[in-house]
Amino acid sequence: MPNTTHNKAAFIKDLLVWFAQSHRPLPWKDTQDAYIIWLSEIILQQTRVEQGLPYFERFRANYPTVKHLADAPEDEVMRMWEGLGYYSRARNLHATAKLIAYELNGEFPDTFENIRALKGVGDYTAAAIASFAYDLPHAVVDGNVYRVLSRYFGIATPIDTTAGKKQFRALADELLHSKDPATYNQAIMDFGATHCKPKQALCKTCLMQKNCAAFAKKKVYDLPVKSKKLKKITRYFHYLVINEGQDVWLKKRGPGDIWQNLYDFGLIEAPATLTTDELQKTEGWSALFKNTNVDIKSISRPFLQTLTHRKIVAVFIEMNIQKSFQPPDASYIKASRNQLDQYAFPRILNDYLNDNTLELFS
DNA sequence: AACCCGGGGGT
DNA sequence: ACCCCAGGGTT
Repeated sequence: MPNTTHNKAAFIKDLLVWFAQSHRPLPWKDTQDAYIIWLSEIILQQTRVEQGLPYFERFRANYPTVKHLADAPEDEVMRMWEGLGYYSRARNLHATAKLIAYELNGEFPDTFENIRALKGVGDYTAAAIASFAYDLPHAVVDGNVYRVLSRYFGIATPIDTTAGKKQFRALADELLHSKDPATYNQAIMDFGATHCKPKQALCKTCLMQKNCAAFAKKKVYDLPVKSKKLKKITRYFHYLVINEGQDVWLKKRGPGDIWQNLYDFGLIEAPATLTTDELQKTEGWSALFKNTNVDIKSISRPFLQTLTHRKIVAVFIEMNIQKSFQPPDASYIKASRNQLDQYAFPRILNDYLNDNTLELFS
């Protein structure tokens, strides 16, 4: 690794100059309310600012204090999070709000260690809250920081390894402007997000260009380095849309799989898409409809959803049932078909429910 | 260390 | 089709 001692002071100086001229106003930057800062940081995990912004405004308006959030019903919180993804964030947010409101006397933790101990708060989020809410000297290391530092200092260590994380963490700690850690943290993330972008980096107009190792070696788009590639597995879902008069049976999803605490329908998963004949021979089918007569109305086209490391293929089998359905466990609930907006669904269910070419629940 | 957890937007 | 996003948790 090249000796970068000289460049470190220039990096900090130029970064703060850039920030003073070019930072973007964000609605969670006008406060030092730790609750509001925490809320914004959880929403922004693996989420673009533009995507998270309306969710932030909605949460802040509905839950202006941590107690409002703590006292909200879980289904309501999940519904407000619907569509944002990574739903463990919403579950941890709600659990942590209860903890703060009722175990910590409504007072948000004010040390790095105590913030870091909260559910859903890792190294990045703890450093962000500690610096933004309390001016504590902790450097953030997020995707922006990896990109900016790897390029400027020409570091090709893969960022998704233990050694890489350690190296970038150490550099970030060295660079932290301890007099004003909040401004420094905000500056490096803003710079990465709007100037030193993954693609179409604005090198041409960059005042850091003169000292940027990647620019000098024409390696801007080779950094940062990631070593791991993920494999995508396809899963085949067969959703059983069980209608009983004006009601339809929903199922609350449990732990150990995607979409925990969201709602869907009775589900039979198979290694491939099955015909209705094949479906009725599965164990899942007989377990669900032991002594019940089922009248299959129709089977939908395949709906597709791509997740980070899964591809979901789902077909929806609409059926009427004569006698009352006997659910095998308490995760099944009967819901009125015109009150489905009370439930948070995965995107692929909303795609199905909102497909006007289908005749649902006829 | 490897894997899991979403959905949107850009290229 | 692939990458990235103000990452964190579990095994």
